[in-house]
Amino acid sequence: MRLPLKTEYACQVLAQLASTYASGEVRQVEELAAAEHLSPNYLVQILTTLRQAGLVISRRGKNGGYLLARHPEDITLAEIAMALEGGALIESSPGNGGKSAERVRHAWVRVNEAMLQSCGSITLTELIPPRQPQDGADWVI
Amino acid sequence: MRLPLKTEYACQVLAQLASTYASGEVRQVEELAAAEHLSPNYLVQILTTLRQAGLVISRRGKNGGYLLARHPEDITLAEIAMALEGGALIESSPGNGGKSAERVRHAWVRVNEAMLQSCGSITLTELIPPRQPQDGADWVI
DNA sequence: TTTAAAGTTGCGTCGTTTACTAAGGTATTG
DNA sequence: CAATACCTTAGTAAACGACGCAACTTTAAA
Repeated sequence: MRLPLKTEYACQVLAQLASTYASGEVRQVEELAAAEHLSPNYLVQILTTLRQAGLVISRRGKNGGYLLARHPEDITLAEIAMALEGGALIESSPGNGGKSAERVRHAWVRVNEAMLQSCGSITLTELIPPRQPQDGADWVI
Repeated sequence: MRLPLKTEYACQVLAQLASTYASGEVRQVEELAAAEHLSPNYLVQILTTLRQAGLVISRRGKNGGYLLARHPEDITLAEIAMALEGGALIESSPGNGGKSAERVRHAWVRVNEAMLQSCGSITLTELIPPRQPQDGADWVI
């Protein structure tokens, strides 16, 4: 089971937004894309999904951009993954009518619940990147 | 993240084998496939993988078939899933070099470990289908 | 009020993976 | 040696994922 790239990217960009949450300033797509090595056009689609899920807020027009909708401590991996993929984290198939199908299905539903719990205990604050040493500053002698 | 059908089928066929583990008798592909509504040719591929992983034992030739390699209590969902998909249950991508990529990756590795633990606590005995009321017997008056 | 920066939306496409079929090969038994 | 049942590999069609592009809307600033 590969973790979808989209979900991973979503975590990355949310980590970026979390790192500047305190300032209250918006971040623009171009800058976010550059920081996380993503295509701006693709990142927009991810941000749209996150906005519809209520995890980020957007401002349109000139000087627009994105910012986190809540405190980083209140956003978990579970919420992020559920926003990107609908329904469940681990989704088992409709079932093929086999004699053991129903039992197997139920077992994986339990696994999904366990996973929801563990993903629900990891928050965005744990993903905030270490502060860069004066990123764009030219203090060099 | 959809659970691969292959993994689900593997659980189903192993549940079948578990239900007759006590008898020590082998089960043939045709019968197993019929019980779980699968294509025999496809099921063989799954069983081959399970054999290579040491979860089932096969006997070739006439009166051949498959049987569980260990007691059902000693086979977990974690082993089954790991046998089908290599490496990890939740596999995150190589990383794209973004500023938060490494941290995000590490978080999902932790999720994978938690999931391994929960999958490791569900054994085949929980998947054994309820005993059929005299399946093929014609005791009717 | 004009203009340009920025988000919004939907479609298209290309490559990979998945699920499955088919056919020929190999081992075991009577 | 013939029948039976497992073994292996190649091939394929459909679905999915990961984007790219282009036209549209909103809004701040000049």
